[in-house]
Amino acid sequence: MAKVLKTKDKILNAAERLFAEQGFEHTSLRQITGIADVNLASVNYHFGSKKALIQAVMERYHSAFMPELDIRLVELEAKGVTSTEQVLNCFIEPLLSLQRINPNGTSIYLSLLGHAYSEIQGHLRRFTMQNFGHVVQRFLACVQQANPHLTLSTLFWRLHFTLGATVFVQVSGQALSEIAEADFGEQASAQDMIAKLIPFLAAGIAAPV
Amino acid sequence: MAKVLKTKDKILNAAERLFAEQGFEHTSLRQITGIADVNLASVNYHFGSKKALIQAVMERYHSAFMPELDIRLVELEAKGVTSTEQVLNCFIEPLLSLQRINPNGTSIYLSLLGHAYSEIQGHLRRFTMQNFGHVVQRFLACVQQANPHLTLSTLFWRLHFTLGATVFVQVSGQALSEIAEADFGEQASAQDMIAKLIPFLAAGIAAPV
DNA sequence: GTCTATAGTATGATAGAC
DNA sequence: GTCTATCATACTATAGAC
Repeated sequence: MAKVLKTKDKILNAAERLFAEQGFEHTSLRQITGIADVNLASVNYHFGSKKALIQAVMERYHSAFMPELDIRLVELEAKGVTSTEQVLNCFIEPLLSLQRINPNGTSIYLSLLGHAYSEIQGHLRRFTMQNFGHVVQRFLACVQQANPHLTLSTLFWRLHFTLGATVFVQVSGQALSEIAEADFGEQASAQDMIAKLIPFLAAGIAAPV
Repeated sequence: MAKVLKTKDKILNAAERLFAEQGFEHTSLRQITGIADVNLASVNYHFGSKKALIQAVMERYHSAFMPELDIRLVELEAKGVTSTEQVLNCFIEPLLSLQRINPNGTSIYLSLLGHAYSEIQGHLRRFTMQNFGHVVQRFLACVQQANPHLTLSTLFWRLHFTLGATVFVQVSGQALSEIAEADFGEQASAQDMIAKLIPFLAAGIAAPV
């Protein structure tokens, strides 16, 4: 039975795809409603404004991802953290579970995160930190437990390098995947990408200063 | 003696700053000419179009950076590459020398690179590869010499993680620097940032698969 | 809830006087 | 080379009929 989507969901689906591909500012309501096949005015009817739509899109992913991640970090904390890779592995399942929202959910979410940081979307950073700041803190604590030789400042920067490497590859992902496919005959699924990333990131985070 | 800048240079200086801070699409000609204190029409008179202005801004940095990097890579190739860190060190001086163009030259250039990748600026990627593809190739060859245990495909991805970590931190740099300063009382100059990056990146690139 | 029509604003680009 | 004035186009948002 083919599910008939409500207007609100059609808008969300179209918006998350376009936001991930093009960024927030660079995606117009006309594009979104065009692809969603709904009327232009319906975005404002259902969400109030473009800014509110952006937050609704992020919210749907955040609220699926963050609690899942938190559960795994709490478990890990309880049994004791011994390696950086252990911490990063906590991300795998929560990230892959986003494919239940959308077949490209994983890479959409990471792209959205990238755009949220690099565009002038201060409100998004604040929004994230207010709602899920405690998960970020727990993550930081775990990494520090795995790397007692590193100062908090060094960790802070390395975790942002980590975020950067991850989201950049997603944001510029289409172009990169095309090159990779042409040069190495490789398909790069979200799962493959994560598998490639983790050894790189774990080694980088734990590197001697 | 205070140098009086020509209109063309005033435009370039204002444009590179705004492009680095906000991205290309998100910066208007009115902003640029407002800050440069020149007439709106002068951009089109001197450069022809906004697209041509973008390329002129990139060109000024590319042509200062790429040949410098190439010289160092050629030297290194000649005496034989033994470590990843050696290769990355080749970037330091060329990057820092960009501060002769502009006191913030290093971080402006890296930000521009980030925006060039993540915005839909296909023409910029092509432009770069056409003019400086051989430098990129030489860099890849050096890294491979330092890491004979890695396949070309693995290297390809890790070098993009590297680029991502680097440009992301620059693009979202202002926000991060503010947080870092608040939390650790640290100033993060371009030179400091590079010093923090290199151990992270070298360990990540050379990590076991 | 959904539509049309349009207000109000910002953009890149250009014609033409000086 | 530099200016004013303006065109054509795109955008978000909203009022009001159905």
